[in-house]
Amino acid sequence: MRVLVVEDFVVLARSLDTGLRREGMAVDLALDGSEALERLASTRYDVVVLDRDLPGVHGDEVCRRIVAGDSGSRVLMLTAAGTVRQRVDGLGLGADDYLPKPFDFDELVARIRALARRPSAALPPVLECGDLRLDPARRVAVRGGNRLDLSPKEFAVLECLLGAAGRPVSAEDLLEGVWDEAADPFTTTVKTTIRRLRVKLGDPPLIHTVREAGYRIGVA
Amino acid sequence: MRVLVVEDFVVLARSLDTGLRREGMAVDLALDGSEALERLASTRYDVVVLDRDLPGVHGDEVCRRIVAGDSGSRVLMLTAAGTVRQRVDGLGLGADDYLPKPFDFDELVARIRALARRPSAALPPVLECGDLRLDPARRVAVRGGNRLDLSPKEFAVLECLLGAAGRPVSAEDLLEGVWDEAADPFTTTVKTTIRRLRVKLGDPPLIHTVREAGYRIGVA
DNA sequence: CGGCGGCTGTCACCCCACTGTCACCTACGG
DNA sequence: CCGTAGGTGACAGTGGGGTGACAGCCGCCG
Repeated sequence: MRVLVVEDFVVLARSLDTGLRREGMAVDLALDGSEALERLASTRYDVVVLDRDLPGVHGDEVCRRIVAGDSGSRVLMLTAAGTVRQRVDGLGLGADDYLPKPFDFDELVARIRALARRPSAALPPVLECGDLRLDPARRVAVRGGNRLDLSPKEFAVLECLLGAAGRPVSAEDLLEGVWDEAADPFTTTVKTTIRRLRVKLGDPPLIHTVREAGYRIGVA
Repeated sequence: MRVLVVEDFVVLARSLDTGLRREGMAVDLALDGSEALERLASTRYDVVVLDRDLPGVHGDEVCRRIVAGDSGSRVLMLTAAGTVRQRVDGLGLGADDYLPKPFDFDELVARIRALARRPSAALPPVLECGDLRLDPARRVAVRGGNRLDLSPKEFAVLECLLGAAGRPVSAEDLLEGVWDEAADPFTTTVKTTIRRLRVKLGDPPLIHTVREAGYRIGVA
């Protein structure tokens, strides 16, 4: 199991290094954000243990890039002050788990193991079309390396379209699949959601209209 | 499994050729982009292994055309420098997978197999005639590598004609099949739709008139 | 508690692709 | 040479779909 530890506080970094090695993991160290990104570009890691407060490139940014880069690595965030609020923030960035400092070393090990056991979400790139990738499990959508900020409904609609793999999906199908069964057949909400999605997806357009048949996702 | 290898470096091309044949694949070679496009026009391949740096027509361009051509082939791009960024670029063109040189031959084989296993979204091209292909499920019509932009009625009429497999279809049949039953028997709309279809299909003509009997689709 | 901001859904409105009709032309067959 | 079937070009109405603005809802935060 390959683990990358990103931690600027040298004492803690070294102790994690030796501790995790003793647990049988292959550990690399990065002392700041840019070093972390370098290593990530050349090596595959199962888990990245990421301090949130980093000099230079901030931990949040590193996390964003890891998720966007689709390397398949799981991210475990370490943070100083551990309010629930921040925990949510961290997960919102695409981190897979979150551990407030100070933490118990055994707990860290347990969580790393748990993450590594997870069916590596990125191995089958889940759903993709052109440069758009979407991970339903993590609720993360990325286009061209940039994380998309989608609302729940938008995400669900996009998931439906991608699931159809190039076949057009009618407004009725979307209503049924995304909204609950009590769907007003005359609602215009699908139109609107599609429009908002198109704006967020940007250029070149990926969602195409098939008159009388619905919407189809595809590069051309 | 049919594989097309597009690679200008002859030594590598030959070695891929023999190696993949040994794995039980049917392999064709193309030494540059234009040769690749020629072969793709005449033969269906499950997977195209495509070197990105090609003399003449660049690999990116070939990739674009394959995707646009809707042949159902999967594309595996080979490239020299393999940063994450470029990987994204490659996928953005519609490639299905990406392998940086130098690569391990076994990995190449594994990836080709994985691609071929994917539910090739276009597996049943369903209806075709000459260089015209029409996929009712995806609502896509392609002629000679170019997507056709058909209106719903035009698409439906074409579907009817192709379904008849070369037998002539009368205007009455079309009225019944495409328009709903409340069809004015004296309408001239079929004539018009056929005309518009002919224009969009281009040359050589595929829709032929059988006097007193209707319209027939066929290469001759 | 009250204001704020994001998410949803509705509405009114616009636009143009699609469709059908008509008047006219052409081609073919007898 | 005529009659009829089919082809052509132009035109108008329609409705499917896009757009922008707005209002209710809710969670968050001061």
